[in-house]
Amino acid sequence: MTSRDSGTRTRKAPTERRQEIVRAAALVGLAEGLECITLRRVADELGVQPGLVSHYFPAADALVAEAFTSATGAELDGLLPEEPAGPGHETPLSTLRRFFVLIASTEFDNVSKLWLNARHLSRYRPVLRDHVVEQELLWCRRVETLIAAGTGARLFHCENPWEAAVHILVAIDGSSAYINTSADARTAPIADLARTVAERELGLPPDTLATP
Amino acid sequence: MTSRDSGTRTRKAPTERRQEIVRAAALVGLAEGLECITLRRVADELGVQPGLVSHYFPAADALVAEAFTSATGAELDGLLPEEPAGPGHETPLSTLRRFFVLIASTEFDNVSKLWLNARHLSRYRPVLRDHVVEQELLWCRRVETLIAAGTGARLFHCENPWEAAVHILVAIDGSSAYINTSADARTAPIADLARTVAERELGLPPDTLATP
DNA sequence: CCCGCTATTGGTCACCTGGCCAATTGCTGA
DNA sequence: TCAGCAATTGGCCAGGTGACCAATAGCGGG
Repeated sequence: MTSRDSGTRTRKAPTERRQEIVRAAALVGLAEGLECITLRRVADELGVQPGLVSHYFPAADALVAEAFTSATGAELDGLLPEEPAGPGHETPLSTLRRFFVLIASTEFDNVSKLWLNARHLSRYRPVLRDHVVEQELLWCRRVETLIAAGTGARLFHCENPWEAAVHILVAIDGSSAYINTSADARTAPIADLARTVAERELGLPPDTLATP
Repeated sequence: MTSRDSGTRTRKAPTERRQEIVRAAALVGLAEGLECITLRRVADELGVQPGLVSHYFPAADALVAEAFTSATGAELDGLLPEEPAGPGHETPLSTLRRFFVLIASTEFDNVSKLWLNARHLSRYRPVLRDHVVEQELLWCRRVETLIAAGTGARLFHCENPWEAAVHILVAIDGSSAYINTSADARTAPIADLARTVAERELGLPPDTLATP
């Protein structure tokens, strides 16, 4: 409910408050869109005055950009953990399988919308643009690393992991481009497109990466 | 210069004036983005009062939607003419080659931006959404028809023209998703991706659809 | 313990948007 | 020709935005 707490003025450590603001902005951006990240909206979310947000982010552009990075960064860590580090044995194949399961779930819809949102808004906001480019490279590198690991372990074959990663991400981004406009006639042929592309790029038999 | 013509009040036939407004709006949307299509902006473009635009389009949403349809419709006719009808002999193969040449040129960049723009904005504007869905289906059907024609003429082979059309368009839309955020490291692997996908979908040898 | 630094308030400002409307003026059909 | 209708004007409004700033109040260091 984001209680109003009218009158109570709580003072927090700058770094903590700043992080709090970015997080709130990221949630707004993820749920309602990046253009809904306004000083007043974020302030309301935190039960705080707009001037405070303005104090930490003199230019609203910077807040939008940081919110985007925060949201997509967290999402990427959930999809493809940097350190396999998991307790159970995790192979690049199983990681890849989980990846495609996750991006196919409806939970990923908001993330698709966010990417679409950010890529368009980058046309007008240079600061956001830089963050988007950075995240695009980050996602791509993460996929590339995974492919390289799988290739090294002879789990599949791939001449050029970077190129394969780019191709897979194009398939994903292409498929999710219709997230706001999906027409029934197109959904079927698109459903497993990204996974299929991945299997071809990695020389895997069809459905190898499908959910078991 | 869009001269002001202050004072001169020219009265035009409603349908003509309406078309004029949509065209001006389409140009603004194509060049600067759909969110720049405002009553005042379009009115300025025509050297006319905002109230006039407001008169023909009581809701600004409708103008934006029609402007989008106008722009993409004209573009599609330029890329894939409905009637081959050309003077010289035009085969589905040559039409396809020209298509990939055109969408690879920088002239197509604004169209890519427009699609990205519209797909995002559809999240908030139902009227625009309907128009975008309609145009997506239109583009897809046009490609499907071309594939069916080529298959019928034994120029190439394709089990399911609709599915192939969808896949090709996903490749195109995926590639152009980065139009506002392109990073050098990604451009190379993406350059000919859509064309390559098309060649595979149609069972054509590599580079068959490349520019001669 | 209390003083000073600064996080936070609460308001103002100019700007832009879409929607609205009465008045005016140009065209057209009778 | 001329009356009437509709196209067009030119202004208004409320609501939302980012940016800015003086005053206040909480907290940590002396």
